[in-house]
Amino acid sequence: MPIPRMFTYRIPSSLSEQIKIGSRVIVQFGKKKVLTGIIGKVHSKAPQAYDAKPLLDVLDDTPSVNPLQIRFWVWMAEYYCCHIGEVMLAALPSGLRLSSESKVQLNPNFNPEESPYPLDEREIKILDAFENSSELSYEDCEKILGIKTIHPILKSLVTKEAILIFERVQDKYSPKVETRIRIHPNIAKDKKALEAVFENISGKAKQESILLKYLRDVPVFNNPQLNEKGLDKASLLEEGDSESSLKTLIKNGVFESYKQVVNRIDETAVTAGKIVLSEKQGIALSEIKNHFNSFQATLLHGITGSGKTEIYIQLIKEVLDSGSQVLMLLPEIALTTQIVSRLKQVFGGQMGVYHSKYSDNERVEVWNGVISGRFPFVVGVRSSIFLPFDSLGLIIVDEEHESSYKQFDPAPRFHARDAAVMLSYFHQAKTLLGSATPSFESYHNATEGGKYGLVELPERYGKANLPEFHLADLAGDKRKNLLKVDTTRLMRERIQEALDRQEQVLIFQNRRGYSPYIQCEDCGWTGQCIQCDVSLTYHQFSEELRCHYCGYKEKVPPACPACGSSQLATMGMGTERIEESLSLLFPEARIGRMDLDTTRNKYGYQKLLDEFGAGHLDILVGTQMITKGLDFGNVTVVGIWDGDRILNFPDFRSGERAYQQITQVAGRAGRRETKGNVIVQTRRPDEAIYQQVIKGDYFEFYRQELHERKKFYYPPFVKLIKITTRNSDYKTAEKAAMALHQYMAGIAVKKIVLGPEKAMIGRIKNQYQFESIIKLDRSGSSQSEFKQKLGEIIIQLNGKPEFRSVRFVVDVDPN
DNA sequence: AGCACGCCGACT
DNA sequence: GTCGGCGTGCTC
Repeated sequence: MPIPRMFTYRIPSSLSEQIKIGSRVIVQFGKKKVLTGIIGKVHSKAPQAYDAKPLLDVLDDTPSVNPLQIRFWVWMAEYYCCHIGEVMLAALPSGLRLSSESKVQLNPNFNPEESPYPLDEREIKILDAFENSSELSYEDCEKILGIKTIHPILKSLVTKEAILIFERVQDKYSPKVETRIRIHPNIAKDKKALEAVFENISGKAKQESILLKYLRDVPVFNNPQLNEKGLDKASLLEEGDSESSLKTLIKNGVFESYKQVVNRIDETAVTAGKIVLSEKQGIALSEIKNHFNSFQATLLHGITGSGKTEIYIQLIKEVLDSGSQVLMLLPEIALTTQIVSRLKQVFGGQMGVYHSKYSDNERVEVWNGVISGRFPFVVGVRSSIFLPFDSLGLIIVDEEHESSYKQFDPAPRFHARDAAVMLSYFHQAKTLLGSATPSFESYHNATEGGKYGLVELPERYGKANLPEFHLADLAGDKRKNLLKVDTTRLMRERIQEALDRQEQVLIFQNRRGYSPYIQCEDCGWTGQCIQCDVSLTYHQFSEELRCHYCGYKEKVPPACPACGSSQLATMGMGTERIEESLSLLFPEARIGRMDLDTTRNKYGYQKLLDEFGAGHLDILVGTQMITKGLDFGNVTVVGIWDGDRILNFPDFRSGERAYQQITQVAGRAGRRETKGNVIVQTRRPDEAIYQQVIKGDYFEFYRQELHERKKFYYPPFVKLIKITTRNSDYKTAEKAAMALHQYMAGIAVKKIVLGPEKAMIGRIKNQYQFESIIKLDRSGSSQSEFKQKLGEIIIQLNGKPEFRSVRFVVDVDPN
């Protein structure tokens, strides 16, 4: 529960033996709720103000959470200004949390004929429902009556002694069970019996086909032992054979079925992939190890294609051999597919994978695998820093500059890279940060800051060449009338050349949908979201206008709702529209699109990648998803549709982000022998940042940008905290934000308080929002003092009647 | 967060 | 008079 404090429970003497810090327990919380808790502390001070309730039960023999983790949670709650309950919620896979759901059952002593209480129609309806099932959930009762508020009715039934309400606690984790099919042992051993079976079913084509398929996969004749394990039912039936014909075979004693618990995570054997490091990589590796002697963290700055992965693998091997655990963080699942399969070849079954598209049960298996020692090595996304490691030796944060390491919503709003550095400190372990375009914070820490070691890897690995950059001038082409469906001549020519050579093309545009908005050409009307202050994005595919902030959608109006004109024009380019434009320009090319809309389901992403990798697509249009980790040798042209869009973000980090993003996308080109081409379409080809990206001079870019950061007090020179004040009433939100500002100004710590200002998007989901930015001195003590005071102020403000419903969202180190 | 409780408007 | 919506306070 997102509650500020820990709660004290009494330990019944019957359970006292089993109490260990980190064990899961079942407790009563509130009048009827039953929840899972984690023991955070054991003490003997009886609370004065209330009578502690007893623990109901202890769930774990060995704790699910270790003391280091609890220490880590406490640190995170303090540093990121949130409640420890919120950290716990993020940390524990929900499969480890028990749920209690209130259920209703018939009172066994109840006799409708003798009952002194009259029952109304609804009550009778509920009681009738017990004819079919012995227990009902609240939800069931809601459905039966078709109303939402069923509690008064149930309460009345309880007082009339007709029903009982009880709690059922259920462990959510369930192991995966597979149904397997094998030929009945009596027949398998006996050739004649099997022949007889064939005679019996001759003419019954469906049954015959199943039996033949089984014998094809499991040659029982040559090797009767093979029959023992049988065949997984799902794969036996996957070629369209029906379940009922199999059932008949089982009924007639030809097959038998049995159940088996299987691992969700496949365990492939270790194929000893030998890693040979180049001379440069070898030097980098020994530098890293040297730095680890004096620094807790080291930054590996290696350009795309310089072979960081091989260095990681070598290092991971060494740490695992020394008996310690290793965690490797990747920014997104997107990246994991290619790197993970690479790592799997080397580490096989001792490697666990953890990411957001895993189901709860799969997560629990990884969690337990870490505790049991089955997975000494885990690769995962940011949430894997919460896994129950007890002796980490190394944490690797790949692509450490990636903004997806920062959790934005809900709390805890932590940065996985920074948290990883802290976690490895708790474990007395080392952290390796890797990136082609390091974040300013990390680079600063590794240079002037003197906190991290720094290892540079400035050359591409093997024969791979650096791509060649070209700026395509959108404005110039427009003047000379060279634009065709918003494409510059240079872009068209390069794409055509690649297609002629049977090579592949990637096009990047950081905007999904068809076009960012539609506008009436007569009166200037644009579609706005009814709940947020943003314009609606036009999605051609579904003929809808959608809000990317709250998910609101509506059908495209046939005419302008304001003036009735039919001249509605689509403005700007999204991935959908680019896909369409390209198919007009290159009608013979096979074009794919990769964005949130085409990769929603679990395998959508993988399917597109496989298709592209197999060469079934010539051009792939996509959002940021395509910028990360894709390594396809046949891609020789990378187009950045609108370079200015990346640059124009109103934020102190826009330059850094643009440099990173363009470099990252460009890195997808020419990963093998062929030289790649990168075309950036822009209206401002003179912009300095383009020149710096082209030269690949990260240091020069860093130096100039850093100068600006220093001048205007931005990270890495100060710590930022952003506070968003949110309320459904504009005036209240504004007043609360002002009040907060006043209070914060009164805190006696060296800082600058900016704002409050109306947020860039002033309203989301009908909540008005204001933002304040605090720039804090970097020293640790003043930081924690400020955060503590801030917490008190927020509690105080929420205590005032007029601000009771105001939400204050604190974001430490915002992106 | 999630739930019970209490207040109040709308409708029978 | 009651149903059902919505705001508030509390959870060891």
